Order: sequence, then structure tokens, then C-alpha cells
Amino acid sequence: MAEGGAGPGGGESLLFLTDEQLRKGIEAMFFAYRGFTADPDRILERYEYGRAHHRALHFIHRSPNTTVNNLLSMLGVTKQSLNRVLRTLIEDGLVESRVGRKDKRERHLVLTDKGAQLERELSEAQRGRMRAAYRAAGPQAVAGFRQVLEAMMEPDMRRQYQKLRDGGA
Amino acid sequence: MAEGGAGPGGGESLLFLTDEQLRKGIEAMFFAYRGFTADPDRILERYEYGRAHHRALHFIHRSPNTTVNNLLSMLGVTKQSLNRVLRTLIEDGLVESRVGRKDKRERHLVLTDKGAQLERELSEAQRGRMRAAYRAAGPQAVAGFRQVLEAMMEPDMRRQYQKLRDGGA
DNA sequence: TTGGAAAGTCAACAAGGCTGACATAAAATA
DNA sequence: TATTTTATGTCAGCCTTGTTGACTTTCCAA
Repeated sequence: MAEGGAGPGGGESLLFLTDEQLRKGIEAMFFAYRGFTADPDRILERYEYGRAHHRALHFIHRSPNTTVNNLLSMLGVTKQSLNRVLRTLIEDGLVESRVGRKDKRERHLVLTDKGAQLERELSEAQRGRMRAAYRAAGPQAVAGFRQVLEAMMEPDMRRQYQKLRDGGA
Repeated sequence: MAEGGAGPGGGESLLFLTDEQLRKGIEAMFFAYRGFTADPDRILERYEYGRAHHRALHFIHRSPNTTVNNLLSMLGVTKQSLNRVLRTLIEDGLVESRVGRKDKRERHLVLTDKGAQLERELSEAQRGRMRAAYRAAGPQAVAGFRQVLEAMMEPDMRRQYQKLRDGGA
């Protein structure tokens, strides 16, 4: 299973594909994801919200007026699970649910000022860490980081991601 | 907050540090982590285990004879939470808990053959995706990927990671 | 007008985090 | 030696966030 040594095909060293290297990458993902969520988690605690609320706020901010179904396919959870989170956000006045103009079955979701404020607080904390990591690693490393992450996604998620990446700018 | 344009300091473009780029990185992490866990999750379902079991198996494989306390600081959970998982793994004969020779308070954990077998199955699935992503992105991208992830970790987690990375090879 | 899609709701359940309290054994120390 | 500290395990109970299944309401479109 392990592939090592400089292969004849391409002339590039394939040492980076050894099982040992792959295991290190797996551990890096595990530990890094903890850092990735650490700052928002601390903030959310103060507001008595959880990660699920953060994710909803993030994607509603990113795609204002998105429908519940859209949001569901982004988040990859069941509507029952999302609904619980969404209900509290609406009750607490962070999110507004607007009946669709064309299709009145649909609910279009937008952040209220209060919701935008919390989203900003969470996002700023998360971006702060990201920015520090990016700066420390440098632009070339960042490009590689993004490439590997994208290649790791499941195809449907990759499509979701690319839509945001290209259109949402 | 956003920094753009080619700065005078260093001559390198800082466009990769814009809030927009950081947001894309955040989304990439989110979607990629789902892919990262998808294959093991499918396998675990068949065995009626969860992600927590996978993590325990991974780190016991990685550091055989590790103590419970060591494992706790790797995983960053409470002993009660780990204990529940560990107990089922021991009951099911995947993990063996050995009383320490020097310090008899300690329990040293090792995988049984059965445990090693499941660990291998999970790991092979996860490495398979990792390998494909690495191959698609190339060695330079992989180096960048690892750099950014490492810079993103919380300091104690980074220490844990580096200990494994350097010693565990 | 009727079928089906979009959305919401209720109930029940599971995994896997958490805290707090307590027990035991053994090591370390006063 | 007596006491304290450490490592571990365990019980009880709580929370978040995921799941499935069943059912209703709304309303677009054929």
C-alpha cells in the first residue's frame, strides 16, 4: 500500500504519499479543526448558542435571502435538525424568515441587524486565527492548503463550495 | 480590516489575506472536514461505533501502551466521555487495558488483533481519500496544506501534534 | 382539481460532549 | 508512618445536535 521513492513516472518524488505522511495529514486535520472552531465556540458559549447556530448564521450571511432548502443542502443536516436551530434564531430576533414572493411556500432567510452583529463577532474571531495562520504560512502555502482541501471534499460539497467561491465574491 | 494590494513591505501581494479570501478558507475547512470523516463514518455505522471510537482507536494505534491520561490530553475530552467509549472497546475485545508495571495506577492501552483490524479498515478508507487529494494537488500543495493547518492549531494541540509527527514516525 | 413539492411540527431516540460526586489504589511526601 | 496527591473508574444527570417517522399546511403546476 505504501508508495515510496522517486518514481519513474513524472520524475517527482512520491514520498509525500507514504502512509506515514498521510497519517500525519490526518492528524493535522484533526488538531487543526479544533483550533478552527475554538474561538467561535468560546463566544457562542456566552450567548448560549452552539456550533450549529454559527453555521446557520454564516451561510445566511453569505447567501442572503437563501431558502431553507438551500441552507439544508449546504449544511448537510436534516430539516428537523436545522429547524430547531433556526427557530431559536428567529425567536431571538437574529434571523428573519420571509415568505417567498414568487413561491409562497418558500421561506427566504436574512440576518437582522442583531444577527449580523453576532455573525460579525464570530466571523472576526475565526478570521483572526485564519489570518494569523495564513500570514505565518505565506501565500504559496495558502494556495496549497486550499487545493488539498478542495480535493478532499465529496463531489456535491465541492460543487456547493465552488458556487460560493466563484459567485459569492 | 481588509488588506489588499501589493504592499511595499516585502514586495509580496497581500491579497491572500483579504476577508473574502479568509472566508473562503473557512468554508473550505468546513466542507473538507465533512469529506475527511465521511468514509470512516460509513464504516463505523456497520459496526455500531461512532467517531469517538475511531479517534480512540487511531491514537492507541499511533501510541501503543499510552496511558488513559495521555489519551485524554490528545483527544481533549473529559475522562467520563472517553471512559464510555473505552469501556465498550475493551468489552468488545478491540482494546486491552494493562495495569502499569512501574506505576500500578496507570492503565496502558493497546489494540488487540481485532482492534488493529478495525483500525486498519478505518484508516485505509481515510488514507485513500487523503491520498487521492494529495495526488491531485501535488507535493508542493501538500506542504502548504500542512503548514497552514499547523499554524491554525492551538498551542497545546500543536505540541501534541509535533510530538507525534516527529517521534511517532 | 388534484398530485406533488416545500416547509413546518411533533415525538422519540442516540451519540457524544459536559459537570459533579464519589471510590479505590498507589505513589509521593510531610 | 500518616497524609496528601495522582490516576483511574463509575454513577447520575444534563445539553446539543444529529437521526427517523408520521403528519399537516400551503400552494404551484399539470
